[in-house]
Amino acid sequence: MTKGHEPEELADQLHSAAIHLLRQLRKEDDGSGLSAPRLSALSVVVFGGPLTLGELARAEQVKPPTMTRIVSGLEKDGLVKRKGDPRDRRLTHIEATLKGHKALAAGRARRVKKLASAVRQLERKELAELRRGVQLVRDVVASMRGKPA
Amino acid sequence: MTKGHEPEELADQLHSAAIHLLRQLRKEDDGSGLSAPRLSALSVVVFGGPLTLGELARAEQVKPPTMTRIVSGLEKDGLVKRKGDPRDRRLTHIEATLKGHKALAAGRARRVKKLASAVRQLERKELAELRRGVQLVRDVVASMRGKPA
DNA sequence: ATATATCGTTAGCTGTGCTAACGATCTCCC
DNA sequence: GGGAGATCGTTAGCACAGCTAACGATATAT
Repeated sequence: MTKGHEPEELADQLHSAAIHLLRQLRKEDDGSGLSAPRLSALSVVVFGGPLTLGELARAEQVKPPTMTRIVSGLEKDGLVKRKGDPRDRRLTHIEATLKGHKALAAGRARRVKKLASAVRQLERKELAELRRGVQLVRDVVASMRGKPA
Repeated sequence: MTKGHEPEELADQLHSAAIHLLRQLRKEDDGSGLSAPRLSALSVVVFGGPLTLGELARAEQVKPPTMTRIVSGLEKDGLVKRKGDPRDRRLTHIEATLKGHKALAAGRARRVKKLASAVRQLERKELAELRRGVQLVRDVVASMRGKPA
């Protein structure tokens, strides 16, 4: 509260905005079986090509056991496939199925639809400002990733 | 991802940024017992004065059973107190304890610390741009809240 | 050949979210 | 007054996401 322009205050507002944004978006998931983490992981697999479970876990900033279950869920729904590596049989490569590609498009559309429709209300200038803001958030998140703890 | 400047694309990036931001921040919660939802709810109680469980659930965009458990967790830690209403004994008023006020300050600080330190790296101009972006995100989220579904 | 490291999984915990069903209470209306 | 129905919070039970610890299988290095 206070004056509203210190970095802490800004950080706090960003934090709060992120929480409420995702809570709102979660409601679009009804019955689709594509929660935010699954959607996010599937997106990485679709666009990032086949990659191992460990790589996927790191990309998603999650521990391997968590990713195991996310992948299992996606596989149960036929959206990704596990493939063994003949050269190093400890590895499991994850790749998206055709159904996965389609589901990603649909799931994204569903989840992002409401958000996009709200975004579309903005003026041209606001859109540019928001775009810049999102980029800065991405930078900020990236700059946190490297830090010790 | 095509040209990267359509509203859908922006919405998608915002979505993704929010997910990764919160995942990163969650790591600051270790052992504190103050997860994002608890912190958020406590914040509403502290700044919004005493309010009923239902009001709190609505404020946090969550169903009553969910809020019951969030409040129970906070109460177990002595951060809030349930108080019956003598005039309508179905109601439960939730109010923050002194410990709750202190914990909010500390928990916020902990959770926001890393974020704020990253934010503080930004140039003056970037800071202003981010502030504007966050405000737009808040507007966007607010504009989604009213919508039917 | 043996020791060590790496990878993914399993098991088990906590926490968040939901719906359905309930008991208690209040309100409305006869 | 007294019963019908609405409202509030809780309980029970489900699915999912996150973690650590411990393991088995495999690869690598000595």
